[in-house]
Amino acid sequence: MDSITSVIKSIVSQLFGVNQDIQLSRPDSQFGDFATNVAMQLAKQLGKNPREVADQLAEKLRETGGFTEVNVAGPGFINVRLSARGLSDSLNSAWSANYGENDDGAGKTVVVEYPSPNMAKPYSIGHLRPGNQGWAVKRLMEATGWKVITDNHLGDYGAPFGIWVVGFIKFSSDEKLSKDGVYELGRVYIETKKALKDEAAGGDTQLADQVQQWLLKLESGDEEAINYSKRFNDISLEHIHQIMGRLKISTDYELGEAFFAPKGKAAVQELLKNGVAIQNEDGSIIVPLDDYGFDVPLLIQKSNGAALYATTDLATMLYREDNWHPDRVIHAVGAEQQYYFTQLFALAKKLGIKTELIHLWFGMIDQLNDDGTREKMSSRKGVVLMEELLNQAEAKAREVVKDREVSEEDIKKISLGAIKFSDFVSDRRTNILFNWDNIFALSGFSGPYVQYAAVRVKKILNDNQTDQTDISSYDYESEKPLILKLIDYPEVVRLSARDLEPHKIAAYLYELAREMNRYYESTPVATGDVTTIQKQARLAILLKVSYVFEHGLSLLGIEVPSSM
RNA sequence: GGACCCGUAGCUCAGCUGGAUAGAGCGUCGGCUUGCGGAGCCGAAGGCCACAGGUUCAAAUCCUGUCGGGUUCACCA
Repeated sequence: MDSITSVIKSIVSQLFGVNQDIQLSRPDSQFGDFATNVAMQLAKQLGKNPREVADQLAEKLRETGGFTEVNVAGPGFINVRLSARGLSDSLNSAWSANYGENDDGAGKTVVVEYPSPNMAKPYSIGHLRPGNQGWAVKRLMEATGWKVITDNHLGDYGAPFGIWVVGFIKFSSDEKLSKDGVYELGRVYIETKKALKDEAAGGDTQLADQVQQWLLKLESGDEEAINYSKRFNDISLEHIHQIMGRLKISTDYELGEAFFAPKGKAAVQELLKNGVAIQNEDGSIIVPLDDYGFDVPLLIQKSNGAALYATTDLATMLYREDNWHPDRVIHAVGAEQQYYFTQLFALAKKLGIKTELIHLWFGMIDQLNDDGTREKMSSRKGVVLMEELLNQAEAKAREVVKDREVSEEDIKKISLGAIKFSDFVSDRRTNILFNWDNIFALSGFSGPYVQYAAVRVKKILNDNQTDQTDISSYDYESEKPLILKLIDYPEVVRLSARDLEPHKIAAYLYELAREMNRYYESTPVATGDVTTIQKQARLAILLKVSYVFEHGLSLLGIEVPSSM
């Protein structure tokens, strides 16, 4: 592609004496293999008709050779075609053991934070997107040469602990806890929150006071409080690890809010000393942000002296700066916290932090109401739990493959492929509508569709040996659409990483799978009366297709099953 | 009221650093038996791209406004 643009560029300069950057696009196949709109861009400054400019350029392009066809169409597009064999040659010369990857981020460090679940409740579908998209972004950063550090910013601090203890004593028992584990903790949490709300409505504070007492006890090192904390946290953390294991995601660090709370309080004192922060009469501490366009200051310590999000996040930023020296920090956190993050990033600027801070936000997961309107899924309305989602997906995959011999491991890969891919169908900012059919889609624009194409290719490659046959005379006409797609891959990875938009990878893989399935239906590779040259040349292309399937899916955290 | 996001086919969504006839999936209707696995392939129907202006040779895409929807706005995490 670079050679095409440079040819056009030199002709433009030769013909019109203009130095113009050339943009190549991939038009509909009826027009050509590559297209440029340079004639239309030039027409104005040259004072000429775009078609006329295009015709002149096209004539020169035909003379230079190398193209099997050059035509001018529409308002002044120049379309070119290349021979399939020529395309195959350029694919071969671009090919490498890590085809698709680049070193755009060489020498730079990025911290990616995900999925950061709240420990108080069982892992719910609310953390599906931060986990999926965070993981994909980590993979994209790796594929573009960044040094990546991942951190699970656990929600393990604050009121939930007090609520747990009060609720456990009031509503639960050792028996129930050992039986239902984290689900009992979640139930206790929700029930106690409700009790607190009812109490507050009645003007009472008895329960709320107890919650605060337990929090103070924990902070002062009370043995009973510490035992409760350890017991509850162990149960919750084990659950989180189990779910993340099933999702096949992990992080390098798990530095939660509890780790940062004391550091945060110390940092707040520093900000008070150097005048960045102000203490109100009630004891609360704020950082005014009106110089950054916010009418609301950022509260960094409560009036009772307790830490809150901003306190721990302040410490988190400072800790990462001191220990990891990142060039970029990516927080994979839902859209609800957009306003907060703009405040937090303003605080960072105020502190002189130069690191590029990114809030990788996601649209909500909606549910359909009975009246047909959409509403954000909430624990109030009954949230879907991750464990249930995974179990259901596996049950569905198992049902589909029941007449075939498919391993339990492959069933897991298929169900996970379905769940994860469904999150990459739309842009990460789009609100997605949850329904059981979409999330388990096994056909159409879905993970299993791509996996199926990949499995077909792998099967052919496993059943047939490549050898040293001279395939230089093969024309690659049947493979041309596949080759063009393969040539696109590195650019897709680059753009997807640049914009932190993994869904572009998913769209690409779907298109590749569609081309592959068409090819599969139309062109025999190793069956019927194919010649040795045909067979070997085709196997060579399939080897590349197979690599891109594996590689691209791995960027999305999806694996290719061995059979399905 | 402020900030941010969204409005594209019956439904769910792509496309938005401006370019050709606006694309997919699901659903609907109609085809594909002698081939490497039919979770597949081929085809049809289905659109004032919310509305109104503006910029431009060219607008779903950029700008302004209107209408409709969502999220959020200091002692919750």
